[in-house]
Amino acid sequence: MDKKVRVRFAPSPTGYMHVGNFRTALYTYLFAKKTGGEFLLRIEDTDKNRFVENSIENIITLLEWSGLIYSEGVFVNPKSKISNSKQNPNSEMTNSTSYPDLVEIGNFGPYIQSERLDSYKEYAQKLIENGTAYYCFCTEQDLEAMRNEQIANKQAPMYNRSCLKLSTEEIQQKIAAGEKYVIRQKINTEGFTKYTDLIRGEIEFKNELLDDQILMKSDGYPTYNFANVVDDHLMSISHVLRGEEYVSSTPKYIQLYQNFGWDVPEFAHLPLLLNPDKTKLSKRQGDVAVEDYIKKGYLKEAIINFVVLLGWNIGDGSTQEVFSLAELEQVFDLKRVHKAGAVFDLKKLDWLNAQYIKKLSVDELYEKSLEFFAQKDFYNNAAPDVKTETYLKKVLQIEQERLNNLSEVGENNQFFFAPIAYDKVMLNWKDMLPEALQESLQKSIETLSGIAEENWELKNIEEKLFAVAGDKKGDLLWPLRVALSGAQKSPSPMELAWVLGKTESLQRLQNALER
RNA sequence: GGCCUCAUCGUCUAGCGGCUAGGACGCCAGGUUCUCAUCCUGGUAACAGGGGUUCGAUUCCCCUUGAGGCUACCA
Repeated sequence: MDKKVRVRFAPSPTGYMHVGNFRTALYTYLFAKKTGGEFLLRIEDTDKNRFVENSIENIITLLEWSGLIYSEGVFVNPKSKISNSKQNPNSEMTNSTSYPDLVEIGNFGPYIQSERLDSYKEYAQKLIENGTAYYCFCTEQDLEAMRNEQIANKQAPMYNRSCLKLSTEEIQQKIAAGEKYVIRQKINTEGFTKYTDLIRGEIEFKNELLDDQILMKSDGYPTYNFANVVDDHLMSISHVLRGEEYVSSTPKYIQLYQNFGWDVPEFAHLPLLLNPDKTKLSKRQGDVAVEDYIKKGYLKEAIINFVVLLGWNIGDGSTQEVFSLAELEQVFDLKRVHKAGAVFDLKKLDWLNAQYIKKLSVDELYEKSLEFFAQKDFYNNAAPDVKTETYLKKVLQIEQERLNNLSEVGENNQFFFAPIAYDKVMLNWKDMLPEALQESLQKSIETLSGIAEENWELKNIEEKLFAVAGDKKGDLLWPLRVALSGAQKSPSPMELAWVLGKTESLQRLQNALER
């Protein structure tokens, strides 16, 4: 009964990937997966002023990184230097005419709006011909004056349709004279426009309150409002998933579909992401770009898991909260998406990230951590023998359960990478008498010396040390731990000794003893 | 201002007329072979307010309040 599900993610190339945008992409992708539909990427670059260099490539790279695979639309050209992708090479590719590093795949292209300008002109013309759109020659100054007057008179600011009165001759004259113009939608002001939102239910608007919005700008580019409708129809989009901010312009889009005689797609308006103070999530109150969180060392699994929970839950009495992308593809349901906005609260992201870090193998953790080590001074200044793969993996093994994000690697355990100073810390060694302290350190040295290099394993070290420690473990372990770390807080002395190795451990103990 | 939308612990949420209002994060306390972390156990904390409907409302309806969105030649 229903036609095939085809959904799209349609970002504008204005810079970074906003987390709210990313969530829209995620939900759209999951919806497609769950329903066996198609997911495609379209680029909405109709605002030349807001265009940011390389943002299309960033969007594509980010989608690929996150695993939100689309089968159709815009891709990075595999031949280009910046390509790091392995996209399906089957269907025929078309080089993008305006972006040398991009390529388009699919039967509904082009998928970049700036390459579809002729099409918008053609369809705008059709509306003019059937009387549901008209030329408008008002200047921005005209419009502003009009708006100010309306506001002063406590009227709702709306276009006053003065250009609707123009005769065909007048219009032709003006165009011939080279006057700038836009094309406006002629709203049907009778009655109501109603639609059923998949998330919000029935929503109704009084048509007389709708403005004659601009369809084609004077620079020949379409507005979002127009390009979106034309493309969604031409690309056979079945469901439109987008942010809540579009709820109130949807009736205008519906009239557009009707004016063309096209089927109206289903709409689902997603709740907004909020700042802690409940205003719309903004840059001013923290990081909003997915890239920022990647840089901070959050894993994609955690980001996806966190973001999907902001406005959706599995329901069915289940309390499951940790989901892989693959799982989500099975269980996601638009019906379980919330209506209310959700505060973007990082505490839970930290927790989720820690969960996913714990699941990593040491090898994986090592691979992912290298770039973060490379950003640390304490690491870059360290001796070569503490930068080896073997050594770093030991460090990471100990740190794994203490990490909230990867950018913290080594941060709290810098004593693994540099010699330590004892002065202050020594004084803080509990209330032990100097003699007892000496004795403890001696005992540690003896014990550790007794372990052969080839038996320098964590289990062994623990066994030996515990055996010697007896009842009052603290008396032995506390001084040992501080001697090895120079810190009040650290991993256990056994772990420290294991990572540092026999030679270095004994050296540090010796130093502590002699100071 | 007008129109639209939304409203359960601090946060994310379960609930779809009858529950001691459940879970997760955070926070607090205790435990787990020294500190930290992990892990385990326990605890703290919510139905915005007022009217209805009903034998009975967190749940349905209305109003108020609050929050958000739109009201651009931005999306």
